Amino acid sequence: MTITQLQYVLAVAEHKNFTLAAEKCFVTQPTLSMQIQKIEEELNILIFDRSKKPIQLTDIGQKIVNQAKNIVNEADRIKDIVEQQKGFIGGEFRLGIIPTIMPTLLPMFLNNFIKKYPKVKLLIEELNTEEIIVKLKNGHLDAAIAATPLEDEKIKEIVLYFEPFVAYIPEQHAVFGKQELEVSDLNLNEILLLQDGHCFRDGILNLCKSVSDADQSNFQIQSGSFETLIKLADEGLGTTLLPYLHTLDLKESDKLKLRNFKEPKPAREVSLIYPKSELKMQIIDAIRSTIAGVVKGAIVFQNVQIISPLQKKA
Amino acid sequence: MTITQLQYVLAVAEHKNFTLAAEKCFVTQPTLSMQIQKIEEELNILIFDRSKKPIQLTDIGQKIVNQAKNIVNEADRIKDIVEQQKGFIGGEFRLGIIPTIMPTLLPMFLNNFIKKYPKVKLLIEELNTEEIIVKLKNGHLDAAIAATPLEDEKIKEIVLYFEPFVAYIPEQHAVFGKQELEVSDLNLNEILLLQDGHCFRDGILNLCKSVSDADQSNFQIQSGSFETLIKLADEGLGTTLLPYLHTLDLKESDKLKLRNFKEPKPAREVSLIYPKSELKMQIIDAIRSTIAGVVKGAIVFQNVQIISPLQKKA
DNA sequence: TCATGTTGATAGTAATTTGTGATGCAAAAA
DNA sequence: TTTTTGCATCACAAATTACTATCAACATGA
Repeated sequence: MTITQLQYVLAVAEHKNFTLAAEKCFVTQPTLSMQIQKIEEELNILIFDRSKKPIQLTDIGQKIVNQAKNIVNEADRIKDIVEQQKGFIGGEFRLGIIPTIMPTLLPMFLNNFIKKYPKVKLLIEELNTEEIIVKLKNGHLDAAIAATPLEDEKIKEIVLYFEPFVAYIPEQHAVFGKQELEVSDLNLNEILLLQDGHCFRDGILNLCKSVSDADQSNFQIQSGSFETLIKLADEGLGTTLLPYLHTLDLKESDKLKLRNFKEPKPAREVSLIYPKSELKMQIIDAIRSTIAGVVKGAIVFQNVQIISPLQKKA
Repeated sequence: MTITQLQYVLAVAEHKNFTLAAEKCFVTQPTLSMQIQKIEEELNILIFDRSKKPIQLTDIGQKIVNQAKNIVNEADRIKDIVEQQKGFIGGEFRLGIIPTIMPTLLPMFLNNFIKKYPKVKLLIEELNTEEIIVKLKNGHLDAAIAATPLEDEKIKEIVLYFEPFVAYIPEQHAVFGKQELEVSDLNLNEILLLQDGHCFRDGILNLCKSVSDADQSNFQIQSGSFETLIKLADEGLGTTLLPYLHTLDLKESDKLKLRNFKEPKPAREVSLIYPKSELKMQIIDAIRSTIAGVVKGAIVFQNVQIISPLQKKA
């Protein structure tokens, strides 16, 4: 016996009509017929007298319906209890975010979060990965969002999503005509990258190194924001790479210059990280679930190849 | 959210141990782990704090558990309501049974039925099919058990089970050596049959007629009970056919003389029949479900060929 | 500090359940 | 009578649930 079946019984009891009840339950009429037959069989009784028009409850059916109302109401109350409790999750919570994730992810989830958990005071800091690790360990942060894996003994990671890299190719560039790029189409020397210390840049460096051991000493430009990189690329100073979520905000005219990589696409793994002590675990989980809900639609899970921020040490 | 999931939550809350709780629920531990993760995800909260040893309820988990107890208890009460109501099903009920079904089916289900429905006074009559049809129509019977299909406008049929025929071959007989019989191995002239009017006999006649149009006028013996037929067969007077359920009660020494037919086995369809007016439908359904429960183990559904009592008119 | 035992999580797969669209069939309505 | 309404049934698809095998984290005692 399932709660769903009881809801179906209540719907038929209310509408005295299977077809109409099925609509109200957002299923088809055969589904309702079969589920109600199933519960009747399990209980070994007839709940409805189908020989009457319109359909009638049997004597025992009426008693079942009364009890079913109880059960369904009590079940619904579980959700109320949870909602009420969520309002009670509160206190300060310090969350670090790396710069290349901050501008795209934060606006997507912040609104949802503060609506669901009004008692939590989120203190958000933009920090690079090294700073985050230090602050997590000394307790100045409760959790953070960063590219992973980090493989740090003291820190736990929950993967939030995988974000592919998309190439931004100015119109005058040689590979602009290609619809899909290979990793080998990239030439390290002409890629515009963010300033050192941003883990995203570390990832890119590895991406290229793995293809050709090009001259690393000769970067033409380094900048602090993707917007600058895009403008520089448009000026003919090279190409650049953007994380997928960032490309969603581009102007339509700029979107034409985006090129996807063939699968497995290079991608970064973005995780929620926190000390193993697991303080404020309820809030951490609240953040995780809120982001999961928001990102689900934006990121399609694809065949990706993770660019690890770790490899910079190699 | 399902009732099962809530039961799993209660089990873990009680035992503070997934493995043990899984045993108590008669499922494996991964099943429990996953179902509890699922409900936690659906509610977007953590019910258990797995970082503690032994496992602890979270604050909200405790509230969920309290409410889950309500729901599960209320759900269990549905079964009580049904049981109580069954005790209230009462009154007289006249049930006709044809002679070839009476001795085997009745002892199997009568005990179960009177235990479940103590308020019903069953009045059982052994009658042949024609008598049953008349009495159903004139209201002297509420329902009956007979071989079907009858194809009578005024009478409804619910199939209870299909019962194969088994041949009883005395040791000295020619086909005794065969392990499985073809229908064509039967010789109408040497088969011992019940006296005319028993629908079972009608079925047998058709079974043979369909193979060879043997001389119908020359039956050597007709008797009122299978026991007599068996004894006569053992005396070398011929072979006979027994309905499957009847063969279960034979002595081991006699069981050695049974021979199954190859599939599709000849069989009869046994149904619960009642007037279309559907009076006392609750009791009719109670009988149906009781017999279904009892017969399930005894009759394996096989590839069968139905011998219809109708064909006697052909 | 190193095997070892517990205990919960995960992955991959099998079994079961639930749902669907097409169709049947009986009773009511036109 | 014909048409319409309304539930049941069938065959198949999708989703769910459970299982086996295995892993990882942690605790325990040598």
